[in-house]
Amino acid sequence: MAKLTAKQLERIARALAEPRRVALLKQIGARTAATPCAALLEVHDVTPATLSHHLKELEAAGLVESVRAGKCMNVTLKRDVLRAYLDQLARI
Amino acid sequence: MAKLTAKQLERIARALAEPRRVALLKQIGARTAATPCAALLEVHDVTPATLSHHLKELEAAGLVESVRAGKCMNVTLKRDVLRAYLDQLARI
DNA sequence: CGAACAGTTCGATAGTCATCTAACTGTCGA
DNA sequence: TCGACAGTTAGATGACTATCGAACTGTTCG
Repeated sequence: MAKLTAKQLERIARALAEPRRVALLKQIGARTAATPCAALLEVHDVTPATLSHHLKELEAAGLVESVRAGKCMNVTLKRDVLRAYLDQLARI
Repeated sequence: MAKLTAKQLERIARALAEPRRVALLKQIGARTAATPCAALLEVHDVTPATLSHHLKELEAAGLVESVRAGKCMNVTLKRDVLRAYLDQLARI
């Protein structure tokens, strides 16, 4: 199971501090299948540049995983990491 | 039970994004009795001004409650709010 | 190859915020 | 009342970051 370092915990916390990223996570987690970037762009009113930035941030935190399929980028939620983070906070 | 608005959720997330505040929360939550400000100052290497700022932030988020007793300020963790926040995230 | 498309990277801008020092308020004991 | 102590407020500074437009990379298809 995911064991998180202090640095990772901090990174996750900062990632979740941005409402837009939480909204992205929600959409990504809403289905078990990977979510294509384009679907995220349709829902959220940001430029591709900004979306890319947020996804990079989420990925750096370990909260999502991105896989390229041809031109299309597909994103999946890493629930175990999110769970591990919540477990840490619950221990407070 | 605590039902959190979107604004509150955002506020809590931002409060938890700062490692120092999480450390403060941990110390405050470590005992059931209220924690005096002075005890926090001893542990964390910040000026009183900075500590005051962080506590205000935590209080605005609803994560702690402060009660003045004479010269001394005592802080307690509001576990139900933290729990409600974690429940929200777990629902992702 | 060349054009169209999906996403990324760069550089700039603006807003937020952690931190400090210094000055302030309020409380208690002498 | 006066001074010491606990914490707060104000203002400044520096760091970080969300956002954008523009230029770029890589992929597919004609």
